[in-house]
Amino acid sequence: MTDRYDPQTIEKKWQQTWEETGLYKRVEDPEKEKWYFLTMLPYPSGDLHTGHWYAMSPSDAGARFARMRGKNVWFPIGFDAFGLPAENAAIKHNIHPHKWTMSNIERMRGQLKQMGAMFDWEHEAITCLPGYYQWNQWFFLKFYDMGLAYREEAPVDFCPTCNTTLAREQVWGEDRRCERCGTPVIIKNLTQWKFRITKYADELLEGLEKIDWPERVKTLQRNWIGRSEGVEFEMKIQGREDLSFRVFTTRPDTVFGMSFAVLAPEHPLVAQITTPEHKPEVDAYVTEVQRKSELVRQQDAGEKSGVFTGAYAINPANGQPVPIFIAEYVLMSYGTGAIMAVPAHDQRDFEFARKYGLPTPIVIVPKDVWEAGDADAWSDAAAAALERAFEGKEGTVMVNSGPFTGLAWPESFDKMAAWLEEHAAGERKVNYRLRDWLISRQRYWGTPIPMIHCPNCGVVPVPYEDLPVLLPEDAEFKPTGESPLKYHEGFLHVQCPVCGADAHRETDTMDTFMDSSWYQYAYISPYWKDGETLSPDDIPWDQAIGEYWLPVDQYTGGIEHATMHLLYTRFFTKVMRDMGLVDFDEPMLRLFNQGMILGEDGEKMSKSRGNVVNPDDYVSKYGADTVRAFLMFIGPWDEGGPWNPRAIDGVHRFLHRVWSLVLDAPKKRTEEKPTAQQIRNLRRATHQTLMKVTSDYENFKFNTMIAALMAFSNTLTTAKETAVYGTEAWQEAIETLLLMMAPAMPHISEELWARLGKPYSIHLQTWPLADPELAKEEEVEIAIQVNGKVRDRITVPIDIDREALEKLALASERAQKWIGDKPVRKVIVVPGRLVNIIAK
RNA sequence: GGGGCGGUGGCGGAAUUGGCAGACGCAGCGGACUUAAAAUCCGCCGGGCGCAGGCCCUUGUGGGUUCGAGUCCCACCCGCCCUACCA
Repeated sequence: MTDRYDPQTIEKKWQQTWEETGLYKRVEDPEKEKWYFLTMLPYPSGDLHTGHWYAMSPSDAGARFARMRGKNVWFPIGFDAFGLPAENAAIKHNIHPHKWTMSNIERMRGQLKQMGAMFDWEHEAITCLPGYYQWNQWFFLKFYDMGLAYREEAPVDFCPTCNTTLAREQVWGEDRRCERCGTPVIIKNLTQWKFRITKYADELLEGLEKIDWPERVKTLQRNWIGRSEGVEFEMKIQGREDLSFRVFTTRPDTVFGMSFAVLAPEHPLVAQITTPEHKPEVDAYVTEVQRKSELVRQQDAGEKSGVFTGAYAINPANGQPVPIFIAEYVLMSYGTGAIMAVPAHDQRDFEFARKYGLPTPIVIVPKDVWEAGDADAWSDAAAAALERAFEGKEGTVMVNSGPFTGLAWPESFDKMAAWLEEHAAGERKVNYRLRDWLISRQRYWGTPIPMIHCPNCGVVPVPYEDLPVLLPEDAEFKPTGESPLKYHEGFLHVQCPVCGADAHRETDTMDTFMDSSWYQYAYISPYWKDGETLSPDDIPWDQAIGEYWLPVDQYTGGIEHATMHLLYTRFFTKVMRDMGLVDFDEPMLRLFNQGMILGEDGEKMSKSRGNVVNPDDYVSKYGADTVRAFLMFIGPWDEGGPWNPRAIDGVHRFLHRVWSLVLDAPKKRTEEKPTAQQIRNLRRATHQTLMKVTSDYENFKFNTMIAALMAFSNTLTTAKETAVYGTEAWQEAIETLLLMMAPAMPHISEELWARLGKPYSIHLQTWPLADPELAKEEEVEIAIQVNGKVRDRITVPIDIDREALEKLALASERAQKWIGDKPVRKVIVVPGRLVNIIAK
């Protein structure tokens, strides 16, 4: 009897050895295929939680597998260290955000090391250090120089709890809550810094075709970008030759169905066109809408409201005047802030028309209705009887549309668009739902925006050579949550770099998504040029090393960043390409989204539910290998699933069994010699498992990979008590088992490898090659069906021909019993699977 | 309202993509070892009928295609996620 499996001892020992021997040291080896494997960097909240383990330990297995397959793998790590929790801790516990963050990192680094991952700690990056964030500022200035950073006053989302503005991507849910704290956001009119991400909207859309990302993420991004093609054209105001407004529509084919027009309440024309008798009503409505948006914005989406301005616009298609309304449902921020309303073919317009008694003329019908020639279907009576808008496009035909009547989609769109271009100052236009990225935050714990406000020169950028603009350490945190930068005299006062006048610094800091937008580049040379003078011609990392490793080959992380981080980093890379820093278009070639690990109750882990699982408890009880393997075994990695405190015992038992399988002598000694058949069977099991496990690792199907290893070790446990024990085939089986376990369970496999007297380290071994010939079965069991029901099973040689198989099947006594005297009409033979005899 | 994902034993989940449903594990039951328990090992383990050979039913529900459907098509029910006056 050897000693028992004791994970605590061996895990610690090997982690130390790996570190001492530099096993995961990054090397730029031009002979090997490089593989930049990246997992999303953690926020240093204080403790590594189960979600981190669930995201990172399978990633590590994937990275280790790639390495054993001969790739030169780099698997870096860092900390997303700016952000609000640090500042909240400062206010609450009177501890400086820097101190709080760094001690959390210290703690989490230790926990991460317990995971036994192949992280390259030599290139760790912490985003809150000046050596890191000076480059955020450098990028900001470059963006400013390129016209991609600008300042604008506009209504923006503001979280009253976090006391800061938010990007649109950070406002979540139908009730529009803050992504961080869940407080409903309010709208404020503020002057804020933005990045012109919309300039890249088309490219962000097209680039999705080129990358191997989950369809789900691509769809989310496509919808978020929200490209829509349409026509913008001019509407003249009746009796006011000097005034007009423009509308955007995706349905120019419905223009004859316009029965009114709507301006957003904030539309600049409202004041000018409103007639005196309607002014009180219009003013009241405008103030009401404004006030409403300053309060908590409720979802009063359903009920349409609006008021008549007293003015009329001319429908350019037919010269008819239509009343102009203002209504909340038309947004100033999309399109032109004005629409043509076609109630018969747009549900929102329809609801408005019914409420205010406006006509709903039908101008589009399905093709078959048109071909039936039943004009009653688009009569006034039919229009009056409509219950909802008909919004179909494909297979529709224009009716009641003057000379255009009878045109079918998509010709109807094209002809009307061309006509509007010619007669109504129209132009084909593409609109996007995507808005520019609001980057200003009214917080302390972030990268200072490197701008200066001068009474003479206006807004002036900090010169590159003056970077970084350091966050002052002696900040005073107010319980009101206001940024200490606003009151920090030393930080605030500065001389204008242009005219030398007394000026003051921008006190807003950057959105922390700025940090993670380029961290995969920062890892190459963390804190590059820290303490040196920067210039616009710099490259933010060691270019030679970057050329070797970039771009990221495999990225893993949660799907919650689909329209935030994952969109921003793609945008950043495209800008960096335009800056000449990189020569590719997409930052991450492959992406895998793991699912979410849930509490025992199947719900999201949360303190309030009390279902939080602390991984440290399990690591100290079972060891990291068990926790890793259990998380992989739980189910498909992209689906996540509930933690099961008892199922982990099963995985732990498996590791104990492997331990004893490899090290303990068989229970009974046999003197017999193994038969050739026994050897073949053993080798078959080995190579079959190897094929299965290899393809499972390749596809991140860790759950079935572990299952296959368990099945294999069960087979070996049985085989051990036979004469094959100790043979070459047995050695091959055991070694292959350990090699297959190595990426997922790195410690126990290393320990057993060493105890077998094999050279250090198992993680430097190449992945064994499966021999499909050895894996091949000699015999298969074939199901014999009569009329689709299994009635017998026979075992036949694998390479039996169809005729022979058919003959054997028909000869089956049990099958014959079911066939009886019914004539056999057909026999379907599926080699290696079944024979189906149809007798009726 | 729109979009996406999913529904398989008591539970987590398998199923070469149209070919023997339930791999692997958990829980449960029975047995061995033990004074006893834990640990470990062996056996059984979707439901129903039968002494048994065996038979029938079963992948949310209903229909369809097919020799054959968990898998494909249509309709519906349920759950989760995202999104929402985007013209």
